[in-house]
Amino acid sequence: MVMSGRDRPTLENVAQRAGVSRATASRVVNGSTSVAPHIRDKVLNAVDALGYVPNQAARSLVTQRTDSIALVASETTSRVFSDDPFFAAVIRGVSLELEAADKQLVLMMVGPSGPSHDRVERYATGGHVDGAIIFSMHGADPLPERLSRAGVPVVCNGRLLTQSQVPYVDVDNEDAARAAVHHLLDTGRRRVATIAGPQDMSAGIDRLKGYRSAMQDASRRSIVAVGDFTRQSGALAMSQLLADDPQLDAVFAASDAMADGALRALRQNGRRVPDDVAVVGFDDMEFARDTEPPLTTVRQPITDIGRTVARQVLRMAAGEQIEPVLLLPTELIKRESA
Amino acid sequence: MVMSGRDRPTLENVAQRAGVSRATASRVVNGSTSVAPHIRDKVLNAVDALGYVPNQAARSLVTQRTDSIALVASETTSRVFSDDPFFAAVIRGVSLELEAADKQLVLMMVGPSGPSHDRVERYATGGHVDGAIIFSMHGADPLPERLSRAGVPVVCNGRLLTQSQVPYVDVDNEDAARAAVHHLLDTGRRRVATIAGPQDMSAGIDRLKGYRSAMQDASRRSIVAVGDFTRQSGALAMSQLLADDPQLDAVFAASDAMADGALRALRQNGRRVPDDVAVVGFDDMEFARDTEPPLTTVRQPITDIGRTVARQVLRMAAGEQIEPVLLLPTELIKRESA
DNA sequence: TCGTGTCTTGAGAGCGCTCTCAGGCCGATT
DNA sequence: AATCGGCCTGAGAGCGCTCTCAAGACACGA
Repeated sequence: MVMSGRDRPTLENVAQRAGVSRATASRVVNGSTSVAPHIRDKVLNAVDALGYVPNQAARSLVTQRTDSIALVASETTSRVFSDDPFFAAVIRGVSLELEAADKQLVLMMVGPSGPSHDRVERYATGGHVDGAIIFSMHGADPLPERLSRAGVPVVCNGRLLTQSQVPYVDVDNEDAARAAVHHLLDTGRRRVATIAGPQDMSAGIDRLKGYRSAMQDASRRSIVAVGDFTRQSGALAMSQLLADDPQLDAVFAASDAMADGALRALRQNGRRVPDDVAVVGFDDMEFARDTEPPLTTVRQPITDIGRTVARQVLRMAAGEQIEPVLLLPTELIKRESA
Repeated sequence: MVMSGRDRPTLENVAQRAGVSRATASRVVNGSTSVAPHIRDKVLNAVDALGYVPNQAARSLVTQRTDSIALVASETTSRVFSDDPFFAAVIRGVSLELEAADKQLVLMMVGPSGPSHDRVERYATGGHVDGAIIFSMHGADPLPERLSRAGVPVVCNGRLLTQSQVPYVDVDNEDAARAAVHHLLDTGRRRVATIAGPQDMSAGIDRLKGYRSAMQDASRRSIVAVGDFTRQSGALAMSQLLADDPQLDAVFAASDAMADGALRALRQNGRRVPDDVAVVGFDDMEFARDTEPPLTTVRQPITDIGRTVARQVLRMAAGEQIEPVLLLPTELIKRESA
């Protein structure tokens, strides 16, 4: 057993050194206003001198709060561990917001199901965290609903595929996709294909829906291939599309990574971008500026999504009522690929 | 104040329902052997029936352990939030290992210095975690040493630039770089340049050192540009190198992302790879297979590094003596770019 | 002078758990 | 038959903190 930290000063020590009661010391440490200035100073000095840091466990025990929020990510999600920095950007936003609120971020990876799934559920419902953020869920994952039902404040990133009251933060994927496709049509493209995202995730489903609706509005036939948000799948899907319809003159990819893969496939098939085929991506990741040619894409504020989702769960944990759905704005960034 | 979880069953409730004392219930829950089988069963039934989950705060308070490990990452590190999935892969490894040990992962981002730096230090030394993993530190960061001195078990990913006893896990960057350069020289390349990583990080420094040493062994002059591990910096550095020495016929980039940027710059400058210029990267990220042409690169086992560093910190926290330096093997993956 | 109200401080209970220690039981040894 | 030793169980202290409640101090108006 490690003894390090065993001899950390307690509030009792601080109180003693400052010549006050433990209660008063506690008040100062927690920023209560009703403490005489000279006493407050004495306590603060003692805190400084002893290097006192409150024991979180003891505090949690009585306050019933843990000051930490779980961030649950599906380990198998391609976005999380592919060459897509989506994951990192979301975490960054969450982290920034939690830090500002002095909360801790407990990261939990969860496999497709099985033991780690239960583990997360037990942990979160076990009162170890004040709330949970769930992102990149696949299919009809029951976790959000279960946690929510167990009284844990939960906010998701992305619409749930189950009908459920769990609040979420997202962009309007359908609308954004529609805008992207309209841009292609407006610039004279006739045969617009799409490389859709995985159809067990709301982002994949809704972007495809937006594509379809825009195509329908323009009385055009849909040309669809499905990928999983990764570069490789994008390249593969692009090849399929070219085989299906060699005449296509535009493609909307549901992620920048897939768009990048598509660019490669197009190049290998001797198509020039944007001359022969226009390409629009989705995300506006950093590398979108550096593809050949630079990628026209739908920007979504990924870090902001992280911040917002964190803010919402904090509000929920504080007992506030929050908006069940919060959609952040997207923007079509026009570069050279379309 | 949220009341959720307020009425969670306590050990007392379990004990009562099972008709035993709290002490015995505790023994069962913690897997003590000296409990009669029929009593153990009664307790387990009660646990099940009530859905009992131990209160971590209460447990920590007495055991002085928190069962959680901090993962500290420098927020500004380009590797963490660029298009480089390095971050995600390390986290994945750490997460896998901690999960197996039933520990929690507390993620902390730290800015270049200032308040968030102090916050991490206070938090970690404040007994909130049983240990800390620090990775991607820049320059002579005092954090590892400080935490270590405060009695917190610390393991770093990557050699420290300060002289310090803090143990670390890494690959032999210098040696790996040397191998990469030797491969280029062995295949007949004469003018081998390098795109080095940031010179305030050990990975950047050591890989450059390896390059230099290999070049020296072959009595060749070094041709060096420095990047920051990102694609953009790689492209920029490549352009500089081409300007410096239009005759160069090979380049060793200290990361795959930079190598990818270099490939683009080479293409834009009309150089064929590998015919005119051979390119070797470092990391073997997933996308290295899909570059044009596929990238020859030094594979380092990133997820394994995460696992190992986690394992080490757990052993340290358990009071074991651990190896101060642990180097994992690398391997040169030959594809088409060199 | 006394009562009333306001504000600051201290005493102490108790959050849920672990762990020591002592007591009780039972079989084995003398 | 008496004693010993080993094993299991329960009682209870205490981890460090917050927060309620009451007491003390003081000012003010009656």
